[in-house]
Amino acid sequence: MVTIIDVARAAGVAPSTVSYVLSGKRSISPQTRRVVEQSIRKLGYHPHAGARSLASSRTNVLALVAPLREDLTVMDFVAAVASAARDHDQDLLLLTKDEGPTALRRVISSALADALIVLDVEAADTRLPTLLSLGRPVVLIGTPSQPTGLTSVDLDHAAAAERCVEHLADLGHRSIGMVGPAPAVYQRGVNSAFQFLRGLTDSAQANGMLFRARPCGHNYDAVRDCLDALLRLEPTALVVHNESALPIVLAELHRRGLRVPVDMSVVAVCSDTAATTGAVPLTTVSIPAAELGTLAVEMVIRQITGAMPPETLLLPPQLTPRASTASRP
Amino acid sequence: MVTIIDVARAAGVAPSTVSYVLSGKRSISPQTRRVVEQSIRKLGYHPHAGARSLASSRTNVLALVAPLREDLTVMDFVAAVASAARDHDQDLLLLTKDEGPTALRRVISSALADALIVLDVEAADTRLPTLLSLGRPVVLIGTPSQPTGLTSVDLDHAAAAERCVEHLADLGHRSIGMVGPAPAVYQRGVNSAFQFLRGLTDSAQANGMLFRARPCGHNYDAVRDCLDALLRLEPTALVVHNESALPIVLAELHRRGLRVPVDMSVVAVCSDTAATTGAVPLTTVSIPAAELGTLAVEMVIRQITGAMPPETLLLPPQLTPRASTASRP
DNA sequence: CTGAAAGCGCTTACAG
DNA sequence: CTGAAAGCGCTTACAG
Repeated sequence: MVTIIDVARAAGVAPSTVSYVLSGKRSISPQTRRVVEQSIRKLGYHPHAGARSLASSRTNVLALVAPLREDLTVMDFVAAVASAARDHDQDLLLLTKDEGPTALRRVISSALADALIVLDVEAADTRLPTLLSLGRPVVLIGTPSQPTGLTSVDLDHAAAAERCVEHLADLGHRSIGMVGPAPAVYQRGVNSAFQFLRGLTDSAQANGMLFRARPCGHNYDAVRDCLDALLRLEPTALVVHNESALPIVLAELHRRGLRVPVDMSVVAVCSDTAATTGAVPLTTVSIPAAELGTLAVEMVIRQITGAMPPETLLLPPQLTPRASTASRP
Repeated sequence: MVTIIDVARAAGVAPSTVSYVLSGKRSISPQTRRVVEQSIRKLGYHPHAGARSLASSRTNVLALVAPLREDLTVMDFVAAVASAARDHDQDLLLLTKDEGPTALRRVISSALADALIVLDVEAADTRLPTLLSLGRPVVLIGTPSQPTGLTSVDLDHAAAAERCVEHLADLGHRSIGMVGPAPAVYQRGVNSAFQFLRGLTDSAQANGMLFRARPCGHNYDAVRDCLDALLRLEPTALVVHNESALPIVLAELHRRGLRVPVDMSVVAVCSDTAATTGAVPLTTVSIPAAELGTLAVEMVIRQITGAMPPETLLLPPQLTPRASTASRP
């Protein structure tokens, strides 16, 4: 293995000088810098991460705690965080959600990572107390129920729901149905689900609309039952807050002879990919996974480099009108 | 931070004894073990990963190089590798495919990880020479074109294709079409795509069947064009080797009034989740992501703990008949 | 069965 | 602008 001593010898300087060239923590004469950098390149030197972390108590590793289920949105988040981490010269340690609080403590206590980014935070997340007690930089993607003393970023789900209703109200719709997340999502206490539902309920009421919502599993039978229930109100528009069920919903509407958007307008909350994949491009409020992931990394790094007070950042929703919504039939 | 010295002091033993209790590398008297383990628990001691790696030249970290695109199968692989890694007390560093060969070298040279697991290996993958030159444990998930001197695991895609054809032949089908992966997949030189196509072509021919294959993007227009082309041969069965296009294909068949399986049998290569999500449960050859991920971790760990000659492992395909295939109409 | 000590490869005050 | 040296927290021969 090539060490800093090898580089120093090759460059005719002290090891500490090589270290300072690498870290930029003190000024180096141009010549010295040149010859050191040359040696580094020639020898293919890479500082030993463990030695560095031991000496500096910094790992330059971020730990991402992700729920590894089959879900395109999760993938989007992971990709966004990975790419943002790299932009900040950080490596990424991947933990799964089911490893629980112990794993979080272990990773921090054993100095495997400097900070944590936690996806899929639930209303009364059992990991919250642990996270707080770590006294380390943490950013949550998602919103816990009450202020926790931890920094978090999320889409403003209530506002997202409002935007959906406003859009449909503008088009003259008076009765709307909502295909919600799976029952399990509500049971897990995913706050965004409640906030979205609340936002939808409130603004439907404010707009004097008929409104009914149903949770919906992502398999055919669940979708059929859900639509059976919703269609009883004879809605002219559907808000789908369930990306996995989305293709099934569209297929089932089709099967029932309901044309989108002629007979039924559809607004979906999903990734842009899912929105533009089917026969009819969908009007959506998209989940800004890339933006949220990038933000999370930036906030956690700001915490690493200097203490920051905890803050909660809610991104305003963006509704993109596409072909799946039209004026009330 | 709690160090091994704190634990040793609390337990009234030497630091080395604590180390040996932890590693099990020499026999310890039951009393000593007990008191040390108590101190460890009481103090909440976690060995410093960097110090450990520096002293032992082992990190207990595996690096996973994954293509972070929106793809459920990729998610399955990542989840499987993460879970298997944890079962072997290894942590997981996540690298993205687009970081290229330099990142691989960096991660190994800087002792951030002991070994690499590489997903989505292509026929003439530019990372192969780097990977080989690392002289470190590496397991590829996927198959490079020619023996590379590296260990790899994959589904036997040619055999998978054969199984599809046999199944359809048994049902009396004489003309089949294949909805292939996106053109980009062939352009990237993903070997499994070629092997599957070759397997399908060969065994269709061997069975005296009419056969036509088309690559297919995963958006509505691409699927429509693809089906237009395929249906000209009046196939009675379709093999879909494109999980992302699958829901669109099914929707489009429906739109054309082709009932599955009455008018058209469908065999898909996809995850079991995707198979059982729609109105008609699909006959599939499933991609054994969990099994491949677990195997990859086991093989790489066997390489870490003792030199292993490179080997190539191809898992036999498993066809699960469901409701989407029936006898020729 | 256990301890004392060298050494892993860095960073960073300290000194000039 | 640069160097010599202590120290980070472990593991592992060496010794008994």
